[in-house]
Amino acid sequence: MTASTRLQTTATQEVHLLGRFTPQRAIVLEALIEAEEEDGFVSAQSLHARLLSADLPVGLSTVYRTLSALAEAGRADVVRDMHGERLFRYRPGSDHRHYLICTECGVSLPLDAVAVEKWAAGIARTSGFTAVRHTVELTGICPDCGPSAGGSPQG
Amino acid sequence: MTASTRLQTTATQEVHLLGRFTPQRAIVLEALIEAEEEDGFVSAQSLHARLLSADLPVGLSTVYRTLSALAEAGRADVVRDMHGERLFRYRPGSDHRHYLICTECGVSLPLDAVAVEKWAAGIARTSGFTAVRHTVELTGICPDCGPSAGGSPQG
DNA sequence: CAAGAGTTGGTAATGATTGTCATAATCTAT
DNA sequence: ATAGATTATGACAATCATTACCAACTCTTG
Ligand SMILES: [Mn+2]
Ligand SMILES: [Mn+2]
Ligand SMILES: [Zn+2]
Ligand SMILES: [Zn+2]
Repeated sequence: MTASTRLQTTATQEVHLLGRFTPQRAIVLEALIEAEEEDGFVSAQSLHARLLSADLPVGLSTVYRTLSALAEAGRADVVRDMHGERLFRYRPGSDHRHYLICTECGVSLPLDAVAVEKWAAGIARTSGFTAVRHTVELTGICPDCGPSAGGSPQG
Repeated sequence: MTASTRLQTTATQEVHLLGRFTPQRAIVLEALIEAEEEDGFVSAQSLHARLLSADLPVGLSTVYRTLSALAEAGRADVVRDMHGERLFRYRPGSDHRHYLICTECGVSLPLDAVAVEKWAAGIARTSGFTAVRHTVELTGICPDCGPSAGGSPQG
């Protein structure tokens, strides 16, 4: 079983969470899973462009719809980059995660955010608000992109 | 000394942090301070509209420039609403703050986020990343907008 | 096959934000 | 105060992600 086949299998299974199975949804989900392993977060626009250049012409509308549905179903994390553009990342598990993202290269590091979850839960309990949700994102410059790593890291 | 005069005094002093003093910058800063006391966060668009209807026709470009400069100078907090629009809030102090914002009416509640600050500082220290910054926003439905306070609670 | 519900994708519309640049205002040095 | 250098303003156009629209298409069911 090739890596490509394994991806397709995963995608085929999970697409049903969004309703009817369609080739387009499978393609988008596959691409999102691939992107997670390679680049971390991806935008709808860049994912669409990637599909076009891979001769998998899925409509931009469908890419947006599928990614939004995945996020809605809790199968993708969503963050906003410095320009307000929405970035998506496939999430295998069921709990949401928080990330430290390099503003230079986009590499993302999943964080242990137990402390934040507890803090947010406490706020939700004591504030009087209901349906409390939270957005927690860390950004910075990763070691590879940092000052002491300019141009050629180890040569 | 009227409340209006007090606002103008504050604005006049702080405008200098942005460079040259101009009437437009003072107007925008005043409006931002007023908005903080009334509505909490405001968008550049709504602030601009408010100025127009108050016969203080400051250009939209200038509103954007001034609010961005204030945020850059650390005199305003910035969050993104559900649609990605940027919302600004004047910040008297020098430390940034985090808020719990009602998605229905927009009322905002400043939070004690010491736990989050420590957590974020720990990540910054142990991750290898530099220039680490964080975004932490809580959203929910405030007591006034909640289920037991809706249009006709008991009916 | 026929009807109905769901899906796609091209295109147009939306709407916030930014770029441009001629004009106007502010600051500084005389 | 005045001239000149510097900076700011604002009308307008451009950008660009996202959404709305809708006719054509694909299943499923009977
Ligand atoms: Mn969380
Ligand atoms: Mn903080
Ligand atoms: Zn990096
Ligand atoms: Zn409310």
